[in-house]
Amino acid sequence: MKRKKNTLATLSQVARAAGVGTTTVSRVINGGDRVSPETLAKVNRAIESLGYTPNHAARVLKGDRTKTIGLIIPSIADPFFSSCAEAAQAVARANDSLLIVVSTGNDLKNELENVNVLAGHRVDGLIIAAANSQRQSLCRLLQSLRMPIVAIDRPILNLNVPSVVANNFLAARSAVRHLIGHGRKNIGCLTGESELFTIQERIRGYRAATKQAGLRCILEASIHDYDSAFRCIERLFQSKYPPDGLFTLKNSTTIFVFEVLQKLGIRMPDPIALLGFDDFELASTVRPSISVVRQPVQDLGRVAAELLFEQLFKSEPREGAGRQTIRTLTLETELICRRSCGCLPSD
Amino acid sequence: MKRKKNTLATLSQVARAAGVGTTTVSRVINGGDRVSPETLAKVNRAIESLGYTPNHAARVLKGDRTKTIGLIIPSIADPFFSSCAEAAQAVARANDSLLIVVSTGNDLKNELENVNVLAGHRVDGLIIAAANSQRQSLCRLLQSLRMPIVAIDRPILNLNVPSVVANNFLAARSAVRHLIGHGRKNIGCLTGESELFTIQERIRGYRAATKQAGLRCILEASIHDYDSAFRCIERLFQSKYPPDGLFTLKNSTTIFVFEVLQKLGIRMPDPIALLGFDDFELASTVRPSISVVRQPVQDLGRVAAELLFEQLFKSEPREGAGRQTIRTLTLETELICRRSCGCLPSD
DNA sequence: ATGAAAGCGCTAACAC
DNA sequence: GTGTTAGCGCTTTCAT
Repeated sequence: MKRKKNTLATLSQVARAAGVGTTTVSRVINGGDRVSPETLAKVNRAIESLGYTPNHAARVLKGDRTKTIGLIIPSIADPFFSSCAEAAQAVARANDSLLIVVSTGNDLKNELENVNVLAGHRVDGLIIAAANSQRQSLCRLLQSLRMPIVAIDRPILNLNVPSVVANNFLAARSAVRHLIGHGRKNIGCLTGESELFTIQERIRGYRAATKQAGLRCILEASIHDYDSAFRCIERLFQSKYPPDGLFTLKNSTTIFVFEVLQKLGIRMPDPIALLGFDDFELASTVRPSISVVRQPVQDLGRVAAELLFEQLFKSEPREGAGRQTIRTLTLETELICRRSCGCLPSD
Repeated sequence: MKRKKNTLATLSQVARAAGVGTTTVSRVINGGDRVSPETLAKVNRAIESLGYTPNHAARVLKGDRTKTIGLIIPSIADPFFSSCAEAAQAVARANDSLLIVVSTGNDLKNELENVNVLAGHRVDGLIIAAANSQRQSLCRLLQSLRMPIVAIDRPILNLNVPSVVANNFLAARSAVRHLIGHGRKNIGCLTGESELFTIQERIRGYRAATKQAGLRCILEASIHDYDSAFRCIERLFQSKYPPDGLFTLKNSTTIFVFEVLQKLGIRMPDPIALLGFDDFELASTVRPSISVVRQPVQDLGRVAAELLFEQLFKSEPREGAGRQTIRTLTLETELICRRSCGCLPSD
């Protein structure tokens, strides 16, 4: 009676119950090769009646794959990342693996801690959207893991890992060009947190487009809520060159700006054309419907996971292979034209 | 040179490097009690230089808690469940545990499989929003796990597990009463998938309110997309008693119905008052803004996790305790009045 | 076709 | 304070 109570059945209990050796049971739960039909039946019966499930930890301890991969993202509740996670999980499942998702709140300390937790679980590989992807501490830690890593949405520049990102630069540039094509001469670019790689790329795209067209660059990066959006837009409209077009670099900004414009009674697309980065469910439902740049969100998650498993599978014979060139997969975006940019008749 | 290449450092390697025994290292990584300062420093140096992280699997194998809990939900990408997950993860972290989220797509087979996967990982406990919470197969499986389980959003009626749910019945009843208070005499109730526990409760609430007020019961449960919503609303308006109020039981239905009403040029709140179940980010942004019943989404996840850990902590001395009465925590909802129901001036 | 036994990395008695 | 050692549940040679 020294047995820990409350504990699930073990392989050797199954073996005893079935009157066979542990090896045989092991064979059965691993496909049942080299086992006679009768033995197989016996063992299966024992497994069934004891409600046996192999202990993953013990298998892991034997040193093979853990069949577990980690995904580190800023937030699970963020639709962008949760969609990525869902897609990645599907790929993991298809590869007989479990995806463990952890969120960091864009905080470096959490990030390091989470990496360590996943390392402790000996995940086979890691997908990461790093809060600040350039931190030395993070890079060193990731490097020391010696496991396949894929960066998603935000490349890790000073580390030799492949990344999967949307083509933020091109997307932004062509979005702004689109507004220019609608005859806009004073296009403002609005956003929050401008430290993020993605946002910076979009800003770069905005700059490229306006510069090439010889337009003023009106950049406001301080929009964190409705109030800051309100103040910002008020200010813009009182300035010497009030905007006739607005390019918002992220979902929440788009929404805040839209709300403010509505509140102020400023109509879209005239006098203001609005174009947002990132699509969202109700962009087509609001009036006017909002034109957006759509990222291939699901694809980001899927491709990142696929890339990871690819590395995983070929990582065995890696001694011989020369240092792989770093791959960055850039996924193309899509411009969804609705009413707020002036493409569709204004209802 | 028999060492598996590519493998992370082990405790005994650290011990050797530091010139101490394994116990000492173990003590250090578990808080460093009963270790002299010098030894501690030595060991920590060794840990640092080897980039050592304790192998979780080995710890688990020793038989204690895995410090891991599972969350089974229909979809990670669904904002409702991802918010629950985020909140639950915070609680898990606070209890020094890892939350593993898996999604089932509301499919029983996936569900069973996922339960088995988590069982294999020997999670300490489980939070589950079951696709069909009444399935025998699921109940049997869960029962056989012998671990603390908490149901979320959808109670598991024929199993002795506590559940955390919003008060769907009361919420729906008072929502409908609210419409009645606005003078509505013909209130339609629209939804998709009516098998879900939550939806059924909401229907019950709708029935109770209309019955008590002596109103007709107009129930349409076949709205799965824009088109079905369109057909349904067209039909309702051609009927003998066209509705003057609409109560939509889930997010997507609310949105489809809103889109259709807009398309048909039917204004809100007159001639049609609209009230939806579940809040969403843009409900306040669309015109007219949509009145909704708001569930305490975060709380659901948080409370469920808290309840689970509570069970976990008191589960040791459980031989003596009589069979605990099943607890169902019912969280109250909130009616958010915007314009679509007629509460605010119609702008 | 089947089993005995070693060992994966760690913790917890139990010695010293 | 510190080290020795016996397992935890499983896979995997190596015999039979």
